[in-house]
Amino acid sequence: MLKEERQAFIMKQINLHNKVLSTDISAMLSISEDTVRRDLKEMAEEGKVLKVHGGAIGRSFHYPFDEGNSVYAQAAKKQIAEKTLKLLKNDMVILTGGGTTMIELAKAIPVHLRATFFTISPLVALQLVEHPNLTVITIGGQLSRSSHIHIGASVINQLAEIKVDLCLLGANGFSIQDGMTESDWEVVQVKRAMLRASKKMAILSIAEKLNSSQRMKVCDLNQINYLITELEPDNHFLDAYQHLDLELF
Amino acid sequence: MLKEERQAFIMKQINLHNKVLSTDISAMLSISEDTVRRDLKEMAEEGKVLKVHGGAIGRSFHYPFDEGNSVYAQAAKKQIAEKTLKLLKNDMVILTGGGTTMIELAKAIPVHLRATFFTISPLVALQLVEHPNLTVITIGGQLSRSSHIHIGASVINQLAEIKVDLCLLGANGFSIQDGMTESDWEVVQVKRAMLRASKKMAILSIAEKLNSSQRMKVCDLNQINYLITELEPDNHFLDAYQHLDLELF
DNA sequence: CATTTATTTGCGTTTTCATGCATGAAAGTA
DNA sequence: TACTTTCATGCATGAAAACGCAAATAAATG
Repeated sequence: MLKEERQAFIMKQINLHNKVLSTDISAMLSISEDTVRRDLKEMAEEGKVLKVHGGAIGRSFHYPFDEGNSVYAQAAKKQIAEKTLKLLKNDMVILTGGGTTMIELAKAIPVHLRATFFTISPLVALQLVEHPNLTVITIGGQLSRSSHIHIGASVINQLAEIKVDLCLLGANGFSIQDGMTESDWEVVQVKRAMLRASKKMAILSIAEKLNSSQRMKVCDLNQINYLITELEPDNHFLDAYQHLDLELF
Repeated sequence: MLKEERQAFIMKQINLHNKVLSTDISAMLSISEDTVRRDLKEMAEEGKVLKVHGGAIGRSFHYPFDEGNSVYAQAAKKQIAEKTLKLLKNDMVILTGGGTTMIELAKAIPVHLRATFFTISPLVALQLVEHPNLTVITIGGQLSRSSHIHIGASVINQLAEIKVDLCLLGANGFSIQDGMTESDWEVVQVKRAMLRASKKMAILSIAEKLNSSQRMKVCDLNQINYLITELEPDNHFLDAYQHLDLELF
């Protein structure tokens, strides 16, 4: 068997599965692992594949972190932000959580919107305050190292004293069975308090997070009024959410 | 399963949920926790994640700030920050204002310092929370567009309920005749409340601001315990402040 | 065609790597 | 403080890689 044939075969496997194991190729083509390794080495030197211990992975195999410092799935989050704008009206009082999606929303808000924003996220607050017609109020408290939002009893207390028109939250886990879920107990408490402080609740989440669950429950889906993803509302991926008592965007 | 696959999986989980537990990954992929821990360690060393006890968190939105941006008189402010460190002891409770000098201080704090920081500045809070041994509490309220600190009645109320060891403030105007002065009425109120909430008061100011006055008075100089500038304490420029009841740094 | 030369392949050996387990230390929690 | 969970470390084991060498194959040359 010719070398080029072999390498073409390997390439095909990589394109198909994004990776190959040296042992598998060896078995499939009945050649020694050495030969496979030599092939992979050659292909790696030509930049066709990325050799790793045990085999190789395709060059197209993008690590989720290859984007460096940029935000994961930022395009989708920008889309979500755009859709969310439809919910925002002048003179509304709005409460927001934190997270990268919310930051994108804060950036996307049109300059002419006149509204009051409460937020538990210092980053969102700083982004919002760049808009001339917004009143921005930070709900202060202990700043969580992991999520960069304010948590703790004082946050709960402050939230108990307000009632806003709309609450915008990112989701950590979101599924039909378990409702909205979180991995951090403190965050659960805060989100529940936010829920109580709001007339309407909107969840902003990339579709990838749907149908995933975390350890602790925040609320049932029937407490959610709007679900905003980057997908079209009639996308089949969202079928399971269609018949629920929530509006899809 | 290839190591790279595993790490990509972990990274994806972190991107989606901002946080992973070693035990969860171990269960999901049916591998030992040791392997997960080694992966996380490796990824942490490459700067892809931030390792915490029990798992890891994402690093996606740490430092959205001016890295290398032009801060006026930054060198001087760094000097001031360094000097201020002498005042900070373990287990202190400290209250800080905002401003670029305070940001420099927040950056300069040594990692081993264990203390509680209250702050009215979201930017300072975000900077402080990067330090593993600090508890950071934001005094929330309306976010001022011009100064990026929290102002208003709620801030005053919250400040009335605490008593801290040391208050660190930047100065707007500072002179023998007029004491500490400010140009913004709201900020004056907040600073006064901060004064009341603190046992000791330190002013951080570049020498350039000394001997200047603003329209509104915050307090007399005798209420100030420490004055920290980039100059040596025996610099002749500071002569006028030598005989006062405040310590120069 | 025969012979030389270069390339490729397989095999055995030695190194390196990946992984899990055991132990004691460290950190977090009640 | 005592208790539990998590971490770090060394070690053992098995898998994979690198290396050298020799056989096999292909290519080149007279």
